[in-house]
Amino acid sequence: MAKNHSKNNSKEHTRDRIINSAKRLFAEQGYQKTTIVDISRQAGLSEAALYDYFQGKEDLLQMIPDLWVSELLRDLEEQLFGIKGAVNKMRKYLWWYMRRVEQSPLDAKIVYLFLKTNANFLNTEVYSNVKKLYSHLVDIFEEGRKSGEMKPDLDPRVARDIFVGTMDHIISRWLLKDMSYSLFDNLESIFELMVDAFKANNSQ
Amino acid sequence: MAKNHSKNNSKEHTRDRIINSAKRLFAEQGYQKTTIVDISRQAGLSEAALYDYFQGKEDLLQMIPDLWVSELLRDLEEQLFGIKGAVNKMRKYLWWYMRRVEQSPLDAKIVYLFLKTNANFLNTEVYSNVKKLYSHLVDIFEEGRKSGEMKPDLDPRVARDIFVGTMDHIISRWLLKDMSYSLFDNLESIFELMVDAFKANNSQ
DNA sequence: AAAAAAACCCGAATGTTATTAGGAAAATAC
DNA sequence: GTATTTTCCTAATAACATTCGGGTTTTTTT
Repeated sequence: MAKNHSKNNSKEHTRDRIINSAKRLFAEQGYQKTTIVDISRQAGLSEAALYDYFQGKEDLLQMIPDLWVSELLRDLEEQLFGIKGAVNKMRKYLWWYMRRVEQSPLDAKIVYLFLKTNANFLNTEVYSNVKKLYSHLVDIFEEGRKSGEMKPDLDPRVARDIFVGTMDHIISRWLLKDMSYSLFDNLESIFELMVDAFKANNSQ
Repeated sequence: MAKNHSKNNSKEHTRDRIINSAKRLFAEQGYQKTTIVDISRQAGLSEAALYDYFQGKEDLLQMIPDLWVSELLRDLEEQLFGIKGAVNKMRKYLWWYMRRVEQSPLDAKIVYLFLKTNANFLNTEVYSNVKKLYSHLVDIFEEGRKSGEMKPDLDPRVARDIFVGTMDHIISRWLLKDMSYSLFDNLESIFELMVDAFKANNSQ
């Protein structure tokens, strides 16, 4: 059971080579325009060999976001640890996520542009992990409401919709425009406006 | 020049039949899983005949949003006509757009789920029309800033990002969840929060 | 209303691509 | 050093988009 070591390593190596080739090609040319031949050539294999590692093209596509998003989820808890206050957590969340997208534009491109098209996205590992990523936000807004930092009647799910929607929109455009500018342009003022929307109104 | 009448009509009829078949099938099964045979069968034609009306599958996909979005654009100006005040216009915009999506869920599904995947989306008629739809929002926020209804330092493009992002996010989820609830749930509170983000702060 | 032109339509190729079959070669186990 | 498993490849197979070449019907012309 705990035996094959170098074998596993080399296998992992080939698997990774395939995934990375696919990632680059999908992100560059899109899912449809990328052929299995393209991917296997790039990975230094025959087409047939690829099918020993993956069930098919769709499986391969799914694999990329699977890995990325579950890594994100692991990292998030780490990042929020020790931060005090809902607004501070919200800020950290935004900057953290933007940086992660900036660091993995290929993964992001596949998630944002090619994933939703695949029919049963809702029954996916990715979707369930994305929901978990979002649920942290709901917790943050709920905390803010309870602590008095944010509006007493703030609906945390509505706040999440605004936050996530804005974030996703900015990211989608950035990806479509081929990452030709910084994701962090205007981020500060976007953040401030969202805080204004959510925070307790001391005056009225 | 001004002759063929019944001819044009019947041709338009077949064209429309193809477009509507494609629309239904794309929205139901997705772009990839829908075959040309599916579409032409549904429209009562052979595959080959379909190519007399459209250049190919991608062209057919493009056609659907083309028609819908340019119709939207025409309607929008009508709808905003005579409304006074930036907040009122913003409200009208939101409710109008949501209703249009609710009324044409198939078009919306194709626009939101299958369009961005096609590589050169940026050079599309649709994209240019979507930009025009958005630019009306920028105008509205600019007006609000100038009139003092909204923050004096409000960046209209940032406000647009929040507005559009939130709207698109809500619509995307609704479409993914197969329109199983009302698009207008929570819309009022979403609107109020966004107004809070943009409006002039009389107190501070 | 016959001839010509145009519009509309189809069966049968063609070429591309994902996927599978069946087995060779290399590594590993015993 | 033989048996077994892993890794890989060449050669089918099958689904599909698209094109060819030519029909049939409808419209226009005269």
